[in-house]
Amino acid sequence: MTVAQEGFSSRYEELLETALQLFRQKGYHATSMQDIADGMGLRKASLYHYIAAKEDLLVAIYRRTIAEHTERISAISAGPGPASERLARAIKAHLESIISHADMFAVYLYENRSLPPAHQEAVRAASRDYRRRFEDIIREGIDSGEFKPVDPHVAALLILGACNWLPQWYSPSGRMSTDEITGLFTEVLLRGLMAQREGGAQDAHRGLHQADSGPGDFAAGVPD
Amino acid sequence: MTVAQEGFSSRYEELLETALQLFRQKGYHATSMQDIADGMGLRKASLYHYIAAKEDLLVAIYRRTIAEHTERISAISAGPGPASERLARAIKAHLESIISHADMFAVYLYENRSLPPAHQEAVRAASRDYRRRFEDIIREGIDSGEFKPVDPHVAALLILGACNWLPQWYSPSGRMSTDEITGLFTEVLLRGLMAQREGGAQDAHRGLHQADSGPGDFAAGVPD
Amino acid sequence: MTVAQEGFSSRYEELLETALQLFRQKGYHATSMQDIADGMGLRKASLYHYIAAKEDLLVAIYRRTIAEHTERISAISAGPGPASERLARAIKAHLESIISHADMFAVYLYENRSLPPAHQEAVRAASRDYRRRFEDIIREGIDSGEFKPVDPHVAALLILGACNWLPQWYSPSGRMSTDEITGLFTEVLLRGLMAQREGGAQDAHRGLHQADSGPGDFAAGVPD
Amino acid sequence: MTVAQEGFSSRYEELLETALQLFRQKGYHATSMQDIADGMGLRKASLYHYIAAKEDLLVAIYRRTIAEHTERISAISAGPGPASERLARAIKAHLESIISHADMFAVYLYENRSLPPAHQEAVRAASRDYRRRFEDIIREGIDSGEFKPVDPHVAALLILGACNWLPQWYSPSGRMSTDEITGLFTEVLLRGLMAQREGGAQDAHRGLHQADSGPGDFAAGVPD
DNA sequence: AATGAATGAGTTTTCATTCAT
DNA sequence: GATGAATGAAAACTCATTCAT
Repeated sequence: MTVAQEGFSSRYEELLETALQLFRQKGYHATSMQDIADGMGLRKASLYHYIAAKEDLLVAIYRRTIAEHTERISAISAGPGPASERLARAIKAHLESIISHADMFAVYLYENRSLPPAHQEAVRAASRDYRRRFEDIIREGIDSGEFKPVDPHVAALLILGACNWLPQWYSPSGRMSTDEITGLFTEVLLRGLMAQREGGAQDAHRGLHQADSGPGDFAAGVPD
Repeated sequence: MTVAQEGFSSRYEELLETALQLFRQKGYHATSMQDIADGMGLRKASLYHYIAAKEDLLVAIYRRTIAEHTERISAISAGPGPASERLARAIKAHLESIISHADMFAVYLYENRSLPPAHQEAVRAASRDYRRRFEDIIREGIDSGEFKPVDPHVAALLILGACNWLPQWYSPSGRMSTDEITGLFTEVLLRGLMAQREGGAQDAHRGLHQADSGPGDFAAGVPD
Repeated sequence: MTVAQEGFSSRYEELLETALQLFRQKGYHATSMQDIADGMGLRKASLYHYIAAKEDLLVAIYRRTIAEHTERISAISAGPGPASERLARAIKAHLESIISHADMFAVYLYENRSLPPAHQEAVRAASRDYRRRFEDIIREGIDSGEFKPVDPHVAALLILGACNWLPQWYSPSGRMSTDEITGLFTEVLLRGLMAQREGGAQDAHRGLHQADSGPGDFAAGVPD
Repeated sequence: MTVAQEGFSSRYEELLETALQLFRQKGYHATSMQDIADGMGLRKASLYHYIAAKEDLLVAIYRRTIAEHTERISAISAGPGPASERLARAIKAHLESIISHADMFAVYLYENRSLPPAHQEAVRAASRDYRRRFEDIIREGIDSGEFKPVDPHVAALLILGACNWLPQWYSPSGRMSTDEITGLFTEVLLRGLMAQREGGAQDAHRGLHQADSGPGDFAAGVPD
């Protein structure tokens, strides 16, 4: 029995974190167990005290990414308020997840192929569910007249694509703050969907900032 | 001397195409020379008649992707017309490139890390230039009052991210046509940037469809 | 595709022979691919030009052992003559197989556990069939009154056990000739089964030596 | 100092028993210390409280097998009675040892190569001595005219081989009882050696069954 | 007595690459 | 042009063993 199942052991956490960073930097296949061992100051063989196989590391990373983000978006999607507000919240939550767990998301988004086939489908399913929350909100916004009639599936993919590209360029030491980035994204994407009225996206965005203070309002999840 | 440099030999083209498809499907590191040889009905050793090393294949793919798409966007960016129209054209051109060369773009977008370091900087530079065309258009649109004042850098990344996500989900056998997808994208993204006026993004989009017929209007390039 | 399937390539034969000797000397698990490579004057990696995995070597050895010996005993069992003569012939054929392919049989008899599970059953089945030929002869000998009434199954196991122990002690440079050994074995084992009559086992043994000259009389197989 | 030398500690006995079963099932090399620890509900490291090295387990098994069986056969060989009776007793004793300590014998018979070289010679010597008891009886039987003149060495190997094959097929849940098996073996093997006279092997066998009840008659030893 | 952690040495296997034919 | 053979380097993984606690 490895320690992995219990999820404890700070050494195991350290292993996961080291693997995460290396997988993000170099990619899963380009990262050797030796690299990881070097990164921890251990010998290769010692890693197998904590895991049974290299792929366990990737699976654990996916499992955590899903576990930590799946519920949030569902809560927002099923929550109260007009669709435009909920979409703004969902985008903001999604971006905040990506920004605060940049390595995790980068690996999640770009290493699917490296997962053992048995897990790939589960991950695809989680991503599908996640995306459907966005589709649902968009569909409801169209029905309520808030949004222009667009294909909700493609619109959701447009939004998620824009957000999921962040790991490719975002740097915490960058010129813009997290809030500025999420502000710009929600504003542009919301306005892009809104049916032309007086206030437009600006209102949804403002509404968001108010709702923001309420606890439990945010639940981010797993992208696609 | 391999044939690679000369760029001739249909066998070499076949090799590149096979590698491209496999790199896209399985990733560069997960694709072995044996896989490629199998895909061509040749033996491993025979591949070295056409290339000197596996990485040459990846380099060639990047070189072509850049060569085939860099000029188009420059032409659009430097071309005539209001910024909103040019941006619509640029988005459409970019999406069409991605859709018509899906494998190429997927590899371009997701295998940068696998390139020999010497080439990585060149590719990043090409991507930067490409993105700057979008930034330039956006900046001009802001100056002309067509677009809301947003950070042009982040706005360009939002747009390119939305587009560059396509390889993750687009399928030629999908429900929507290329035109429907590019239509939705340009419409939503344009409207998202537009300053609130009478017609809004819709006009720019209509303008696009007229300009569409003119030849030479399009110059697509390399995304970031 | 390895060369293994085709069964040709003298290098492959050499590999199989080297593996056979080492497996016999040290056992399958105690023999490393390095040992085999050393034995051939090759490097480890080169072995994989001929096989896909170490276990392929063991499987090939089993396959050959079965192929080379299965039919002979069947022919003797189904052949003409009284049971006592056929049993003498079968014992002699079996011993000659063991002696002339000592390494092969030693591995066959003692490395079953090391086979991939998928093959173990097939080998057990072949051994079972082989043993049944002996049981059949014994049963017929009992029915004809040649042999004492003994359990044919256990009697066959007694005979095969006595023979299969040869790889543990037989040496071609030993004091006794092959004929002396096979003579002693057939004589003792036959007489042990024979119902008490005038001539006893001696006759069957004499008969054997006559039949011995006829071609095609011998078909040895796979022991249990 | 481990407990091993003292031979005490029920935990040590348990360890030896667990190792014995696993070595028999999977072979020495295919059994890991982890397997043994699992079998005992201990952790790997704990095993080293009882032994200093894995090979100690094998050595201990050999030591015990020899200790428990060596004297019996010597006693029978040097005991009173005609050679045919003593041989019958020796075969019966040997078979009973094998049947009642099946795991022990299977390991003893088939893992010699896995012993540290220093012990191999000692084991071979013990086996040689053991076999010589059989040879002695046979030689005496020939000299007394009870047995046909056969090579005593090969005849002993025939007998021991037949018996030593038992671990390959004997199952306590089998169709035949221990007595039926030992009966068949002694009967067939004895008769095989006997010079043709009135009663033949049957008598020796009957004699055996009477002697059987006397205690101390049996001294089994170590096979070859 | 037991064990978590660590490791050196070795295992099988993979793979890009070379080269004589 | 094509390829069979060979290989250096490195990959993931195994395993018996040690040792501080």
